[in-house]
Amino acid sequence: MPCGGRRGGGEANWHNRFKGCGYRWTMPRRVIMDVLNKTSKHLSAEDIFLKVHGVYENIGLTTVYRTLEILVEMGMVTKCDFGDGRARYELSVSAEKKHHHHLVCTSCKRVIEYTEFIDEEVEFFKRMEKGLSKKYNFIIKDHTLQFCGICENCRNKS
Amino acid sequence: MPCGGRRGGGEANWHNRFKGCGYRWTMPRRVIMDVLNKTSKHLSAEDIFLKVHGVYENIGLTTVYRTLEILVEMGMVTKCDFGDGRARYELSVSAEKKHHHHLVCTSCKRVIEYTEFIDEEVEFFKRMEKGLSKKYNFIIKDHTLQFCGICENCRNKS
DNA sequence: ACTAGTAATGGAAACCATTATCAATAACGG
DNA sequence: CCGTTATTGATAATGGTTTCCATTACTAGT
Repeated sequence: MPCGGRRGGGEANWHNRFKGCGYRWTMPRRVIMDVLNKTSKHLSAEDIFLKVHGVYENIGLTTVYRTLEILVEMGMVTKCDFGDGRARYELSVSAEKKHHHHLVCTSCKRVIEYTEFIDEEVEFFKRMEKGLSKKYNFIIKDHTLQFCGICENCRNKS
Repeated sequence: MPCGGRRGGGEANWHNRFKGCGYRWTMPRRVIMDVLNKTSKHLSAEDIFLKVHGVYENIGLTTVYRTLEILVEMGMVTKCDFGDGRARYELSVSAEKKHHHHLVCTSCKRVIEYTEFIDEEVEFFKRMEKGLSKKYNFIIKDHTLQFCGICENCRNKS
């Protein structure tokens, strides 16, 4: 995250974040942000590409990838790997989205978001990050936690 | 993990794990297990392929991938994604390997293993898993925790 | 041991998400 | 409004991982 700035949604603020990092606020970027903000799903680059097309006809898949890369670098988007061979993206912070983690079914690839234990967890991780950061002289920017296993549906099938 | 069985290293035990899951205990699998057991690094499929060649000439990359897939499914190997575009593998349990997690440098992709806070963490996760498992009727088999950021070297460079 | 049945193997080709290339275009400060 | 320069998008290339399929080698039953 090479640049700070206030967090939160809203187009004006996104604009500022981009500008603050030396990036231009272009139509494709605007539309991509809008798509990300309007969904609560974990979209792949292609998902986003397709959704964006409904709003703005002439946009390339390449631009989607490039914009996502920037967003991840700025810390505005989280890139996830659920083991289905493609990366998935979600807005890190949005009006409706709390800090959460994932349960991933290794059989059907379904993803469940949960927010249980989050308060305890945040406190625990804060402590960990402090300790690790000091010991390894490492600047911690983010963490990933996910549980994998078998979901209800798949369990009942077999 | 479709099959249980006693954990721990040793060729006899690996043999039993394979047999117990209905798999044959073949030369390529034996050599791959040996390579995994002798390293403490996070090897890519190609790394393993190359190392295996030193011991057993005629082995295909395909076989390496297939064996790793089985090992992951059996829970004997952990597949990691450190964001460098290829999967990395490590034995989940070995004589020298403790339960641990990773710090990943997003700049140089270096990976630091740490075991700090593990006791607290194991206890915390056990509680979480119990709660989540019950609420979502989800069989939790494994978890992934990793912190990403900037390592000491990369911080000093810029 | 021998043999049939079946899993496992490996080389080559296919797959497919992601990146690089590059000429055309659009944002933005002055 | 203009010139500079980042951004864009179509296409081609990349490269890790899978699929295919004929051959090989375990394994259980005799």
